[in-house]
Parts: sequence; structure tokens; C-alpha cells
Amino acid sequence: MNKKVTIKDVAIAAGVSHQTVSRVMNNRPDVARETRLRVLKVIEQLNYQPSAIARSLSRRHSYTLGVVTAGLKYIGPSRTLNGITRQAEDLGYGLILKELPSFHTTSIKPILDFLVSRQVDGIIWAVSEIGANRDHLQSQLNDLSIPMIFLTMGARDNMFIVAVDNYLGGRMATEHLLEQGFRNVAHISGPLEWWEARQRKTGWHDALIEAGIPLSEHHWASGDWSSPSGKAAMAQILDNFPDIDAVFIGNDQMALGALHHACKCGIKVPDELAFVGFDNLPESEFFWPSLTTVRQNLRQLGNIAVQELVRIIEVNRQGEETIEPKIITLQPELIVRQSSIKINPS
Amino acid sequence: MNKKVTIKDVAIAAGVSHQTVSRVMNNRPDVARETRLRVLKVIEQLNYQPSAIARSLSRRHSYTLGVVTAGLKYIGPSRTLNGITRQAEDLGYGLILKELPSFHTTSIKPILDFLVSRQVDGIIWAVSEIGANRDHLQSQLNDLSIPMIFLTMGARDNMFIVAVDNYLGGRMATEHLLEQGFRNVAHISGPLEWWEARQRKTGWHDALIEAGIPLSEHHWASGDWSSPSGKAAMAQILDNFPDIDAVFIGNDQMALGALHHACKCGIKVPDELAFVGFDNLPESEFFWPSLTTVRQNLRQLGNIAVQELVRIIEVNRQGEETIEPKIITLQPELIVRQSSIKINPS
DNA sequence: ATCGTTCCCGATACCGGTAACAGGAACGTT
DNA sequence: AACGTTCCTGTTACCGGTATCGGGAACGAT
Repeated sequence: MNKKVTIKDVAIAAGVSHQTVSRVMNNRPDVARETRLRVLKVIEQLNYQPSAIARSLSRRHSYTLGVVTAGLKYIGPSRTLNGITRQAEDLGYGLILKELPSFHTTSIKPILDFLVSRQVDGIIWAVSEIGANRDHLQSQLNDLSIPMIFLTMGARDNMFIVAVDNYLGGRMATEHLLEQGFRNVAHISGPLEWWEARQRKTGWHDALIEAGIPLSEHHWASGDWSSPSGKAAMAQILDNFPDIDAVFIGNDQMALGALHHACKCGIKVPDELAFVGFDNLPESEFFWPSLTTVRQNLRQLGNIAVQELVRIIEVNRQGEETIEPKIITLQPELIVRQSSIKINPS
Repeated sequence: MNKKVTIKDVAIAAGVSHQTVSRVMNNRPDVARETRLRVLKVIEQLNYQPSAIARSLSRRHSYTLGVVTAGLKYIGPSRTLNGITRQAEDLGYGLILKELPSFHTTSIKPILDFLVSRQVDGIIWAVSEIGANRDHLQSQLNDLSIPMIFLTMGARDNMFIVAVDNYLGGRMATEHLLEQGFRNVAHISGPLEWWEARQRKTGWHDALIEAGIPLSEHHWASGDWSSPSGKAAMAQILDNFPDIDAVFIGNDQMALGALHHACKCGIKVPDELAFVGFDNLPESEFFWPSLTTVRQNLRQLGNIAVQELVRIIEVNRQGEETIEPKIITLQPELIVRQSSIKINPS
């Protein structure tokens, strides 16, 4: 019963052609002041809202971005998405959201086709680099006519990338422990197919090597990011590495599991065993003891991705100049809390 | 350089009219077997992908849902969104995502206009009911020509609603504590402008009343869902309610803050003070002690919202029959862990 | 008076699909 | 032979906007 008001309805009601209404809607200068006012009044009265769909079809762009994410139930992806939605809103762009069924999904083409068929002006690939999930992508990439920007992955040619420096994060965490006087610093990593897990582990590794501290395979174990896996990894390391006095853990959730285990074993934290995590969960400040961790500003990551993508889109739209692919790296930040502060320096 | 392939390109290449191509794309029966195969081959060769935009314009629907959310950085909204994306994917619907700048946003109209102008077939309002943010909505609702479904709010006429029974959750938590032999059960609520906070508190209240336990204003305090606020509320209650032996807390984050405080005060959990939280954060199993909590299946909430909405859409599309607005209520689930198990029953 | 500008505005074609109609070919029926 | 069906296909008109072109009116300049 409530038919949508179209541009023609407005045109008729205002006694002008629909083209003139279009001109008014787009703030074109070539409309007489009086006519413009009349049309605006009718638009107001009829509560006319132009169809973005029709516009997208007719213009060559839709002012919409495609966002591909995965694992939304985890804090990282949803924080990133939060940053993306905010910035897109600010810049006047809409978002079409796709969530991959799993982190390892390799059937990328249907997703890209879906987004392209909806005329998105650009795509943000907000899925971490895991295993070979980037290779499948790159092969599809060539015949993509719209810009695409990638989050959280290592450097690669001809790609726009925005990522937090996870390697640096790993170094910061480890160096902090060394500065506190701990020597036997173990590591619990995430799954090593994850780029982030590898980076953090390498940061830990290099920091120790530079400090001249010998390392062995017994000094680390890997988990799957979850608390139970952190607990298991902690148990394993305690068995193999009796001299351990500190541990840098790939994320806060695993750190929590590890803390839990230490607590159960009656190990005093941080006196006997110091902890540093990664991610800065809102909860980690209230772990017992409160957890030192590395904060990555994922909202900012999302913000910057949108800013860059929109910049590329709008430059492309202007003229012939193209923007060179580049990598933007964000710095993480160490947040020192009780779990890593040596109370009685030896 | 890489012009999109259109239906006409396919038509010319296959030597048929574009209408025939359209028929093939839509699996219409009235195409000769041989012609169909020829067209399909050309489609394959040219990698033709129909424009969803043009389709939406021409058909009356877009196979796209609008999702309005808020507070994506929190676990609840992102879990819900997770359920929504999954189910939408399964049913072949796309999603346009809008995040409100704050939970209290009252300027609803631009959001609705935005979604309607993009021809969404329906809208999921995945924002909790807070303060008066529903009233503003309802006034806009009348002249909305597409179906809309609401999450997490109290019963109201003429609205499709899907919500977890938060009142029941509050009762379950409290009754569990009573069964364990605790009598002096306090409560820390979320902000009472939140429907969920009120429901949980009322559940607590009613369970105690029914058990014949007297209540006073000193037996509860409210926080803002955050851990620091939980800590502060815990301190306040401990001051005012010395006999306290258990506490039901409106969410796990506040429970963590409260636990932290209790731990600091040297209070033994659960012997001297038992805890029950709400939400079942993945971390809560690894709190110290592990936290008894009420689980709400928010992914399922999202799933059901999409299922219902799509059902409404497709029935509307069929014919004249309309679906009566209704409320779907999901049951929460109590997860018992150590923080509420009385070790030495008195 | 003629011409060139500038200012407005409308007619028309188009974006890339779908819907509705019409019509030709092949076939069976009377 | 004439007719009705069925099957298949193309033509045309939309969906709701924008881009392009062209032209009338008003004005100043020559």
C-alpha cells in the first residue's frame, strides 16, 4: 500500500522534469533558485529518498565497501570490524559484510564475485594470513577491477597491506622480561600457520638471541589460541624447562589458561614465574595477578584500512593517477601490569 | 581495461537475445536444451557474473538484509552478529551492516532510510533495548514497508521479537545458589536502563522472595558491565551487607572485577563467598576459581532472527497471507563451575 | 538587428537486468 | 487444408536513477 516515492513522483508534483529533480538532489548549480526551493519543498513533503540501487547502477560506483572477515566470535576480528564500521560511517560509505565459514577457506572466488556483483567500490580483506589462504587469493586478484586492501599479513608485492607489527610486539614483550632480570624466558605461541603467531615467536626468539641467551626447542610450545591449549602448553613447558622464570604467551586467552595452571601448581606469579600476554583483553587487567600484555590497536587498524581504501577509490575515480601499493605498519604498545614485575630483584 | 561482462555481451557471443540469457540465468524451463548449453558455455568462457544491483532494481527485492548493531567491540553483539552472518550465508542472503555510534542513539531515521534506499528486504535490529531507544523507533516504524525483527527486548505489540529469557537466567542463577545452601545472596546488576539488566535483577529478586528471604536495598549495587565497576560494586556491597555469602553478578566481566576484589581482601571463594556470573565468556572457565555462569546462546539468537525474518519476507513475497507478529524466547543455560559449589556444607 | 553568452531546463539514451507480450516453427487434430 | 497447441525465442517496456545533448529565454555587445 505504501509505494515508494520515486524521482518521477517528485517531478510531477513539482511540475518539472525528473532530470531537474536529479539536479537538485545532486546539488548541481544549474537550477534556478526558485525552482530548487520548490523541488526541495516537494521532496520534503513526500519524504522522497532516492534509491541507492538505481544510483549505483547509473553512476559507476556505489559508495559501498565489501568487508570479508572470519571468526567474528573472537575479540580480534570484531574489534577490527568495529573500527571499519566507524570509519566507513564517517566517510559516508556503506558496508556489505561477508564472514568466511572458517579461517582456512580457500574458495575465494564466490565471495569476490558476490561483492563485485553488488558493485562495491573496494574490498577490505580483514582475515589474518593463515596457512596458504593468501596464495589462493593472489591468483584471483589479477582480474579484479576494484581496489582491495589486506589486513594482518606479511609484506608481498603489489598489495596494499595494513598490519600491526607483531614481530615488534614479541620483541617488546621479551625485552621487557629481560629488563626485569628474567633470563629463562619461555614462549607459548599460537598455531604457527598463523602469520601473527610466527611473527610473535620470531620476535621472542630474536630478542633472546641478541641478549646472548641460549635457546632450545624445549623452551616453547604452541597452542591454538584457546585457554585450554594455553594450560596444556604451560604444563608441557614446565616439564621440559625446569629453570624457567618467565613466559611470553602469544595471546591473553592462552595466558589465562597458563596462569590458571600455574596457580593450581602453587607457583607464585610473578616471583617464581613472570607472565606477559598479547592482545590486551578488557579482562586481562583483572586476572590474578593482573596481566602484562601487548596491546594492538585493532580499531585503529580498521580505521586506517578504510581510510586508505577510500583514498585509493577516490583517486582512481578522479583521473589517471594510480596509487602505488604499500604497506602500513602500526606499532603495538606494551602494557605493564603486575604479572611481570619482579618484586624482589635478585 | 577490464570492462565488466554484461548480459548483452553474452547474448551477442552466443547469438541469442539478452532475454534468452536472462532465462538461462534464472533456470527458466522455456529454453531449448541445445540453446541453454550454448549459452552456459559462453557464460563460462566469458566468466559472466550478473549484476546484483541491476537485478535488485528490476526485481522488487535484493536478497539482502540490513543489520543494525551497536557496541561491536563487546562480545555479545559480535557473537550475535556471528550467528546472523552464518545463517544469512546459508539462506543465500547478503548483509548490509550498520553500527550505531552509541547504544543510546536516537536518530534512527537516517539509518532506516539508508537501508531502505539500498532495497534491503528486511531489517534486523540487533541492538539491546536501552533507555528509551525503542520508543523513537516505534514511531518510525509505521511507515516502513519492509519487515523488521528486533532482538533482546521486552514484549511489545505488533513487533517481531527474538530474545533470550534473561529473567529466567537470573532466577536460575539465584535458585542454584539457594540450592547450594547459600542464603544471603547479593546481586550486582548492569545499568538498569538496560532491559537485560532489569530482567536479570528481577529474576534474582523474585527467586529470593519466593524462597522467603528478606531483601533490602543494601543487597545489591549496579555497575556498567565493566570489570572496574564490578570491583567497585563488590566493595560497596561488602561494606553494606556483612552477612553476604553469595553473589549473582549481571555479567562475567563484572564478576571478574568482583572476584579480583574478593581475592585481594583474602575472601575465600566459594567457601566464604560464592559467585555466579552471566554470559559465559570463553575466559570464565579459567578464572580463579572457575566461574559458574549463565550461558546465553547468542549465535543461535542471530540464527533464529535471520530464519524468522527470511520466512516473513518470503511469505510476503508469495501472496497475501501475512504473518502475525510474535515473540520467540530462548532459554539460557546454567553452567556450574567451582565458584558456586559449597565445599563444606554447613 | 544580429550574434554570442550564460542560465535553465527538458528530451532522450543509457546503466544491466527482468517482465510481459507477441510471434514463428513444429506438431498433432479434425 | 485449416486450426489449435506447445515450444522456443525476440521485441519492447520497464525498474529509478544519471549523463549528454540541445534548445529556449534573457541579456549584453557589436
